[in-house]
Amino acid sequence: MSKPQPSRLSAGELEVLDVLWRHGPVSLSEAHEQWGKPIGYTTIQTRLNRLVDKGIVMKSSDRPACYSAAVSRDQVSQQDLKLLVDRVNDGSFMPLVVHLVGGRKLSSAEIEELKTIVAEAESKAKTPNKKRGKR
Amino acid sequence: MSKPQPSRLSAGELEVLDVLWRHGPVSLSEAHEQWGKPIGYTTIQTRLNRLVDKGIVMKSSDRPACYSAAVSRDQVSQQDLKLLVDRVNDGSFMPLVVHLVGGRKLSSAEIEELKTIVAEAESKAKTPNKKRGKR
DNA sequence: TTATGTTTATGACGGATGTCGTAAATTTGC
DNA sequence: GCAAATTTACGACATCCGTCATAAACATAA
Repeated sequence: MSKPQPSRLSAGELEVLDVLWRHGPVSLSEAHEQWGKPIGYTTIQTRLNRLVDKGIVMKSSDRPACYSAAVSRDQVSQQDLKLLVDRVNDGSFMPLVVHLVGGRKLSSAEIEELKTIVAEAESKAKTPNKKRGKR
Repeated sequence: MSKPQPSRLSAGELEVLDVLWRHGPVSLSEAHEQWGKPIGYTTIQTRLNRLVDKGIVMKSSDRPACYSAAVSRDQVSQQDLKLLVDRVNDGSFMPLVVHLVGGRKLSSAEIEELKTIVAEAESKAKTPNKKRGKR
């Protein structure tokens, strides 16, 4: 078996997930109500079903079936970020940090968090790798 | 006119751009040589042409035509990152910084850069936006 | 100028995704 | 029990992307 070229979710698929992430498990009709923009009822049905086939979304077996996300925002986020670093930035991540932090006004709480993160990274750098299994 | 739903480049399109980013402007045959993995000659031709139609790649008019990227790694990177923050992380970016910096061993140089970034963000936060002319 | 090698143009096909219309299956309200 | 409303299942079609085969154009060497 070869690696199935890990893929990202499309913008449309993300729209569906976003509804599920915001409004817990929902039925098709509820999803349609929560949609916001005008869109065909069966369009959402199709999108949802296809996501279910992919295992990205769960579908309950009861009668108005309920759909729920099978992956979290964080999971998708991490996966996408990794792909971004690897495929676009050729492995380097600092430019991304710069874009994320620079050009944005941070709250003092965020600044504090940032400092903590850096401090942690620093201590990890000072205390070299302990037992690292095969990688 | 509505907003054409800004889209991300596919993995395949990124592969093409990567060759162009690495090996300056190249002819189709050169691109094929630089490819690495086995792939049909005309497959690259098609990909390249489609990217040209989209304005993502430039094609010279001389006879062995030369192709070059019309967008930089940074541009694509920034755009993708923005989409990631907006569509997946619902606007919040700290989780991304955490993923980027945490779970990775940084060099002292990177730590230094990080500190600089944070310091800058901090000063920007302390000295609120004074009215400043356009730069 | 002709045979040969290179570069381009076209046309095809399959799978994934977005968009729906219809119709069948089920549930509800009388 | 039945008609109306709701929920599902299907099937269709368009566009985009990946993959290439063929063939037409063009350049080059003999």
